[in-house]
Amino acid sequence: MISAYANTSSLELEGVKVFSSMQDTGTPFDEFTLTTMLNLTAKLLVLSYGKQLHSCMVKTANDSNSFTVSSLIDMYSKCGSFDDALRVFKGSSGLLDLVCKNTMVAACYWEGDMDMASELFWRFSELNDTVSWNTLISGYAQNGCLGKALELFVLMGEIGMRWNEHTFTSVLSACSSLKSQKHGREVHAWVLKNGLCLNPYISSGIVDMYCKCDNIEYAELVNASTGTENVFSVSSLIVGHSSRGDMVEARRLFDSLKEKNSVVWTALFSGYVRLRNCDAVFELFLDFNTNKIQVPDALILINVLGGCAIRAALHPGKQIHRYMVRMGIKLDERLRSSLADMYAKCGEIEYAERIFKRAPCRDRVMYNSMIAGYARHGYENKAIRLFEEMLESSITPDAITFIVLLSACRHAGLVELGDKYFASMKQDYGILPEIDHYSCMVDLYGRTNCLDKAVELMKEIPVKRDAVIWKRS
DNA sequence: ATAGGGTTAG
Repeated sequence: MISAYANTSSLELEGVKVFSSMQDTGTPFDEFTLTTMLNLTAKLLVLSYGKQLHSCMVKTANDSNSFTVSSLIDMYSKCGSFDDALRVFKGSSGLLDLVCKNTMVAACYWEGDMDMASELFWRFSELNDTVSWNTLISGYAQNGCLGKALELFVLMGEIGMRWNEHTFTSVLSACSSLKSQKHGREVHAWVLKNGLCLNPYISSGIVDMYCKCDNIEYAELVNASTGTENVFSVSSLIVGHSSRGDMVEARRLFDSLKEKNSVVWTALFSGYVRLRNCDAVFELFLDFNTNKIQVPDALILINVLGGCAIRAALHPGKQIHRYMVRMGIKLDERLRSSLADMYAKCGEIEYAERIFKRAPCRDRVMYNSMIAGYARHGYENKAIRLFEEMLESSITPDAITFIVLLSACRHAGLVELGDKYFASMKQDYGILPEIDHYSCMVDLYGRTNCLDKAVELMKEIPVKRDAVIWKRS
C-alpha cells in the first residue's frame, strides 16, 4: 500500500499517514517497509522525517541490509545532507557493497564533487559493473565535464565493457552540451549497431543532439523514423525551431501533440521569451491555466516571469507573483532569481533587493542576477560590494558573474578595478575570457581614453573578432 | 543503483 502511494506523485503524503498508523497500532514492519519509506522521503525532501526513519531503523536493527543502507544514503543525498550520506557510507560495512558504492558515487556527483566520485569509483569499484561506469559518466555529463564523460565512454568500449541504454543517454547529453555533431554522429552509429534506436530516452537524446548541433533537418528525420509520438523529441525540436526564429513551426509541432507535459510547455514558453514576444507568453499562460491540466512548475513560471521582464511589464509581473503566492508555490533559488530579475528589469530595484535579502539562502545565479540588477540601475558600487560579499560567502563566481561585474566597472569607468577583476578571473578562477568579457574590457578602455590598452587587448582575442567590438571603439 | 526540459548577461 505504502509503495503504491510512494510511486504516485501527489499521493506521497498518504504513504506517510499509512506508516504512522502502522506505528501507532503496533503493526510490525520490516526492512522493505523502511526502504519504501526512505525512497518516499527522498521524493518529499523532508530531512527531519528521514532522520526519524534512520533512528527507527537503528532501533529495530533494520540497518544492515545493503539495500536499506543504499536507500539511506540516497535519502540523505537528495534531502541535501551530503555529510550524513557520507557518514552512513563510511560507517556501514557496505563499503565494499556495489549498490551502496554506486549510490554514494551518485551522491557525490549531485553534490558536484566529481573528484570524490571518481576516487570512489577507481578505489572501490569492480570495473566490470556497468552501473558503476554509467553513474560516473552521468556525473561528468551533468557537472559539465563533457570531455571526461566521452573519454570514459570510449574507455568502456576499449576494455570490452558493454554499453547499455543509460550509457548512451548520458553520452548523448554530453554531445548535446558540447554541440559536437562529430562525436554525436559516432554515438548515433553505435546506437544503431546496438539496436537501441527505438528506446524513447535514446531516440529523444539523438534528436536533441542534432537540434543542439543546429541540424534540425536530421533531427526531424530521426524523430519521424521512430514512428511514435515522443514529447521529449518534440520539445527539443520546438527549441530548435524557435532558436532559428521559426515560431510558426514550433507552434505547429506543439499543437500536433496528443499528450503534452510540462517539458513541452516550457519549450514553447521559452521560444516566445527568446523572441521577446510577451503577448504570446501571456496568451499561452492563459491557455495553460484554462486547460487546468496541472499547476505550473518552476520552469514554466521562470519563463513567464522572463516574459514579464521583456517589456518592463510590472503589472503582469506583480500579478504572476501574487498568483504564485495564492497557489502556494514554494520559492526556490531559481524562482527567487527570476523574481528578482523581473523586478530589476521592471525598474523596481528595491523589490528585487527585498527578494534577494529575504531569501533563506543565495546561490550563484541569484548573486549574478542581483549584481546585474544593480549594474543596470547605475548602482555600480553596490554591484561591486555584492560581488565581494559573494566571495566572502564562498560562492564561486562563473563566467556570467564576471560579465555582469565587468559591465558594472564599464558603466562606472573603473579601469583599475576592471583590470584587477579581469586578471583575477583568469588567475584565481581559471575562467577563460569570452567575447563578452573582451568587449566589456575594450569598451571600458575605450571610454576612459586608454586606447593603447584597448588595441593591446584586441590583439589577444583568440577567436574571430566580433563586429560589436570594432563598432564601439 | 545509473537516463531526457531551463534560468542569470550583452
